[in-house]
Amino acid sequence: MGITLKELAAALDLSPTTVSRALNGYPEVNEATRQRVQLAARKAGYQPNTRAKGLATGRAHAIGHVIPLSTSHEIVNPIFADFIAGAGESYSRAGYDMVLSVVADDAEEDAYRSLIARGTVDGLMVHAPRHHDSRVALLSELGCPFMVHGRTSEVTSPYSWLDINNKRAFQRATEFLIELGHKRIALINGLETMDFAIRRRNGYESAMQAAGLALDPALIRSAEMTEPFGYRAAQEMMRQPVPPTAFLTSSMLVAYGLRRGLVDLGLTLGREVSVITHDDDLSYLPNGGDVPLFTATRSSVREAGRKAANMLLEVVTGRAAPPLTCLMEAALVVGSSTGRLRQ
Amino acid sequence: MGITLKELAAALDLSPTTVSRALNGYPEVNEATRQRVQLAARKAGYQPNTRAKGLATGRAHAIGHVIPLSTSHEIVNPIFADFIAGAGESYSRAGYDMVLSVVADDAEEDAYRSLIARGTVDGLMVHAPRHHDSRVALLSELGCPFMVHGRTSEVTSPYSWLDINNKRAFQRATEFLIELGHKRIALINGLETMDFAIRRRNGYESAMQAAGLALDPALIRSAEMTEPFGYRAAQEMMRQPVPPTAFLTSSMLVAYGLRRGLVDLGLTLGREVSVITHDDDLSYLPNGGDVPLFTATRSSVREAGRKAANMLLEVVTGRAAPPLTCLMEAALVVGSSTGRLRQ
DNA sequence: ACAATTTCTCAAAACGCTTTGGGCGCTAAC
DNA sequence: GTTAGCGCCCAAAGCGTTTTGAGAAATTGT
Repeated sequence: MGITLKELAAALDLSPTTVSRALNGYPEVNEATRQRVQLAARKAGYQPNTRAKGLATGRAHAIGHVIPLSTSHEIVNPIFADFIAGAGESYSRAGYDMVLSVVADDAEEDAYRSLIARGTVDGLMVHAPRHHDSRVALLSELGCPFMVHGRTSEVTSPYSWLDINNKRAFQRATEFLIELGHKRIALINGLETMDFAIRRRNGYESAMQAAGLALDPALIRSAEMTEPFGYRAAQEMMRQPVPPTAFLTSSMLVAYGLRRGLVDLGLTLGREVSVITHDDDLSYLPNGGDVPLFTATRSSVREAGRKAANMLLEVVTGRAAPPLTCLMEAALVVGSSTGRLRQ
Repeated sequence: MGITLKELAAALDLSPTTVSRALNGYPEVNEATRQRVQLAARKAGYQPNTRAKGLATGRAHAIGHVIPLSTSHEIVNPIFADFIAGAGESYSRAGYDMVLSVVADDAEEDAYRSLIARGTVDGLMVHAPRHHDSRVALLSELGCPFMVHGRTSEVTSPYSWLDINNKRAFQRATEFLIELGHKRIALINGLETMDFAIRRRNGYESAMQAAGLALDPALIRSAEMTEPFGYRAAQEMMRQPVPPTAFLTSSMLVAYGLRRGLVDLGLTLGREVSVITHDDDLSYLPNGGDVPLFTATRSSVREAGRKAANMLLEVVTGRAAPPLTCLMEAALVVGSSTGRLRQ
């Protein structure tokens, strides 16, 4: 708690009004006084009290992020750290605070209600939307500006979102494998309660069907995206009577596991078996160095965070009217984990 | 923004004073009226405005976390997500908000100053302390309650912290390897600007020296903890004239990379070469299933988050006087990545 | 039955800021 | 030389709470 506006004003022998105006760039104050005020403020380390300012202006200058923690499988989405980092950059630049609420998903709606009712935030970011997600309807009804990182289905009302083109990315990746001669392509997906996973599966299925290839349920698997899951998937699938010759997966971590499972079986990636992964470009999960290890559909989640936050700020400050949407395309980067099918 | 206290009072035909007291559990209000007020408040979905409450009480009911983003190598610490999740649990339980500030590390001090001066938070959590870290001195001087996740050296004044016994963990792990007959043990450490990395190195070195083993600089390496780093370390070290027979590393991700590097060279973990890793028990980086894959020094960072937050709340609410400290021991769990040295 | 308590309730001030609605002293205009 | 206009500044109200200091009503004591 530093110095107060009143104190600063007293020290300058000015009224609080004038000091406030001088600092907030209002025109009706003499340029000389403004300089004097600004200098004094800087020297005294004066920063306006957030709460008082918020009370007076009716705005919190803060954005809320609610991080759902699945009650059944308590996994924190690894995406989250980089997205937050990106969003945080945008908020600081704009002078906004970020308030985080980590809650079990059965208490999630209350968390949103509370954040809004208490006036703690001016806007909300919705993370990890499920395929059927009631949060969008709830927030629309509550009338608080919000932005979804991803999308959700079966929502009638328009809403703001930023998503990557998951379907297209996985469609292209599948086509790429098909062009290399692969016919039995496995999909090791994330949890299919999540919207992004459904879209990825759709992309995979369209490409397969367009190429006249059968969809074998034995080649599709979905679970929480971890390394051991990838390992098990590889091991089990390769022991099938007619094993896949290529894998498509949703995360670097799963790809690590796949690679280990395949290598354990004496297979070489890019030769006997191909792997394409989605790469969120997480700072702590680099896909090799300059030249990518895995062939991947890549899209920076950090950048997504930056963009989504900026869009939300546009809405919150009234510079743009919702709904704002942004569909980012993922790049298909070719690494050494894919190769032409060999008999 | 929901209903206001004044409105609620008017609807009940009571004064704001009485309503406030009824809701906050003050004794000087009739039990019958209290019931009436509470019911009405619940029905109207009344929640006190955070800012107004804060202004009146002089407390923000919020804790700040400043996440440093190294300007040189922009890696978000993967630890961070689970720690935040744990801390978040504690805060919600106590009715506190968490405000996050993601800043480049050259703007970090300003972030702390600002959070405090603007009265946005009642307390601060310090992440990822460096070996020499000016933040502790700064915060002590600013007089805001704070808690460090980890420790820092060469600080004269006492401060509150929660840390795991990094030195002891790595000492025990090294001893364990020595008992298995290993003499050439490599340390693949995190960045040694970080305090935890120094302590781990100390633990390793004490155990080596106590056993009369030479410290070979060629067997020690430190960098950002990623999978590719582990891979390179394994490959390069095993190509040395006298390669190590065991590895000790600071992170699951590095361990993944080590394993790949070693397996690529035709070595089997737990047979030709041993690996012990530190396992932060991150939800998305499980060390196998029920039976651990890697032998590891394990300590849940999620749990650390919960504890650290609770301790900070004790200080902030005045229930305890700083400094509060907590040293958690890591468990040494035995997996299949270690084995007796064979000639 | 009257004073002394105790119970319950309220009006008003305070928290630190922004914003509204003047007001004072100049200069420009007629 | 009055009026109008402008530039600069201020007092006071208001934001939604909590908290202080009192007061009315009900209860107790004698």
